[in-house]
Amino acid sequence: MNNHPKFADIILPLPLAGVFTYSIPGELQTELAIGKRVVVPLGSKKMYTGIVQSLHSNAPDDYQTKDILSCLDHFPIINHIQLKFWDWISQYYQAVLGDVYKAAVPSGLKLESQTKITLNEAFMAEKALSKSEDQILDILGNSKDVSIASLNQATGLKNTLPQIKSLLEKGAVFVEEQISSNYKEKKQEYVCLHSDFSEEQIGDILDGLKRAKKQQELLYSYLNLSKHYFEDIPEKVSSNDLLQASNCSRAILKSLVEKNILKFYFEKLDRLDLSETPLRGLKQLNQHQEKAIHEIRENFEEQNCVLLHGVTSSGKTEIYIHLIEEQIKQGNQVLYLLPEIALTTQIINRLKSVFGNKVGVYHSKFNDAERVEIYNNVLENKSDKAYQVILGVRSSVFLPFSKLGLIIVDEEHENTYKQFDPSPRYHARDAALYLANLHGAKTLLGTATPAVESYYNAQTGKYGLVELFKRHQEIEMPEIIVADIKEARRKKMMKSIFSPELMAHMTESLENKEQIILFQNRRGYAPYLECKSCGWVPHCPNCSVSLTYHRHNNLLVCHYCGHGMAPPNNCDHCRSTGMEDRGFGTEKIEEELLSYFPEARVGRMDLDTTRKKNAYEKLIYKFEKQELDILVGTQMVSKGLDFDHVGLVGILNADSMLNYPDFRAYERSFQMMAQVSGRAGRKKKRGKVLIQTYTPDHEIIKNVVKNDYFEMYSSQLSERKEYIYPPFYRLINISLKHKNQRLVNEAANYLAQSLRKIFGIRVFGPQSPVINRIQNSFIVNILLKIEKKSSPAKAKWILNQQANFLKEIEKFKSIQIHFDVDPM
DNA sequence: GTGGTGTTCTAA
DNA sequence: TAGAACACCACA
Repeated sequence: MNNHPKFADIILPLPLAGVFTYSIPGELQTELAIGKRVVVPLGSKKMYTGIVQSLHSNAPDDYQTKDILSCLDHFPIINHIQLKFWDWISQYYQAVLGDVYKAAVPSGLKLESQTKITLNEAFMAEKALSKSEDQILDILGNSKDVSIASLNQATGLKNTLPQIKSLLEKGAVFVEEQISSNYKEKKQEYVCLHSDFSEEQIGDILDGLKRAKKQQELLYSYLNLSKHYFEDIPEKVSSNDLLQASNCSRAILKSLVEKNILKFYFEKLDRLDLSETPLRGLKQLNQHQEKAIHEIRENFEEQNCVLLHGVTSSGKTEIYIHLIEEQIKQGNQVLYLLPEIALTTQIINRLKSVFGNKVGVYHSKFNDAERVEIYNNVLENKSDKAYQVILGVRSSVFLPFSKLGLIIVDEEHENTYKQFDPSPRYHARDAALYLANLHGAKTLLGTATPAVESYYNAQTGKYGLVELFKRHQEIEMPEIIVADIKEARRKKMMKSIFSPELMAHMTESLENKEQIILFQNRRGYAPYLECKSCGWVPHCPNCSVSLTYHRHNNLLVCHYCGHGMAPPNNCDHCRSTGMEDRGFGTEKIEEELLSYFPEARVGRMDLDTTRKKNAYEKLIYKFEKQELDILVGTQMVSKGLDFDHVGLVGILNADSMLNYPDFRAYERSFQMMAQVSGRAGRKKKRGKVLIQTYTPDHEIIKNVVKNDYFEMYSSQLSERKEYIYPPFYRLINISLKHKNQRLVNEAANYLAQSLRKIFGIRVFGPQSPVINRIQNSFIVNILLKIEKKSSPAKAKWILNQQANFLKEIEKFKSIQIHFDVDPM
């Protein structure tokens, strides 16, 4: 007997509660360790890559364990801090561990299982085989191993499993579960001289190529590019570069290789750009920044988290850079969180110019191979080529940091930090605070318009607070003009969606060669189509929303489930042919602009135009280089972008944000308008912001005009207190889902009632959300508001218990229930 | 019976 | 989550 652990608890990438216990075969006993990946069988044929969560020797008594098949790692790929972090996420946000694992690890590290079948060459049939069995053997005879999926395809049968099973029993074939990795290193092909020719020899070779002019040329280009006889170590020449420089085809290069004059070699290529950028040192901070950074340092002595409230263009990034520099010097890692990929473009350049290849970027537009590379880089944390600074979106909190010193959460008020679908529904800002805690690191939240919750935490001393109200480089705060579109409509002075004020300012800006940003929070062409005679509006067949018309592909699209259909020629109701588009999406605004300002160069930035990997960068680059005069966009344009030549910002419809039925609608409208306004302004001239609204007297609009964050904050705070909302209460949304509307309502009523018996008036609802049907399932919500000081863990425990009670009732057992902790 | 389809259960 | 098991129905 040895005292190696006999069993391992494994986290599987499935939405299942808990871990699964497997037995450890002898040969793996010394190899296994917590945090390593293992391959385990589940069910009759599936295999998964799981993570070892713990090792022990307690045999489970109610089931037979299966063996772990293999261990994939020499070193753990998940460290202890991460496992603790996963636990916290799973507890706090009520997600199963498997979901956390799926979210945390790039899928290239979670290998895929594929069953492969091989022919048994020695097999002799005793009895006649069936037709399809023969067919399968034929196919296997031709190729070495074939997956079941491709067998199905080749035979034209829907499912070859029964045949394979019978062939297996007869001993005709073998099944081999093969784990294949999706991740392949990218290799670059290089060219060099076949052997160390002396200068004389190379002269002879060139002479010998007299009759092959192209080959001679190519060799000359190679010698030029590599500087072979000029430098001690010749430069690396990739085949691509060589072919381009010499303007030759690959065939010519190949013939030189065949003549043993040149040869190919390969090198692993880091997908991530590690090229040295010229380092530009730190910029000198101005006195206000200097004061702020001093205060931040002071606050960090006592506090783990500091909120930096600095107006737009106050130079927060420069402060971050100075703080990052300090951490790097101490050999610590830094995580710099941004709300979305969009923002990385501008900031990455600034960070790279200071920290060069110590900066890594992590976001969802990277393909999986790139993500694996970053993950491994952070994991290995090799002193010479490690990314010490990671710039990333919310999922970067899951990277395998070992020595975090500082987390910066930029634009901390952004709601894109909250993940909604799929689970885990975590908030990256709040998760970052916990993560920092685990590492003993500090957290800096930065924004021009703090979330009410964060500012409250700062006011009550939970966070340190540092404020910075001076814009750098003498940029003045913009002038904000409110245009009353109700009045303009009445007087029939609107030009489509543009008020006379906006038209006038746009004309002026274009004449002055100043750029314009127009903001409309609605993508597509028209929010909906409407029948002129009866008012019928086409709706999504799966969800309870109207379909948005997209002109460029002439489709009606559902923005919830992605359902698309051709717009109907006739009204479904009255059969009349008068379908008309209503409202304005970014696409239509772009079109209207061109009719009013035919010379203007207009660009559009929304989900539809930035789907491709570099589309966003290209748009921003074009706008920066003033190749565009007007940029129309959704909220994407509001987020922390800095342009130097924007004279005018137009908010086309402020009311759509204000009227949104959510307790955060006012706060968010203020943040949005204040952020968009921040884009206006140039070095020497005061920028203008024009807000179009039906309600010019609205308090939030007034707050925006006065740029008065505090008034917005205090009025919101008292409202939150009165109507029991965060930051005074913690919210948990319980969402019930089912295809049958009657049933889901009944279940929700039942659950709400039983919750009321425990939580009393803290239970709200059940309530149907505005969009109460998504992908054919009806949704009902129950909202639980619990006091900040009471234990959230206990409340969640009771919630789970009650949800389980509900599921025990026969008719309710197919109801789907999920929790959203701190919903947005 | 049998084949097709939809629903529920279970995995270690 | 995916597959296996089951339940149900229509049809011969």
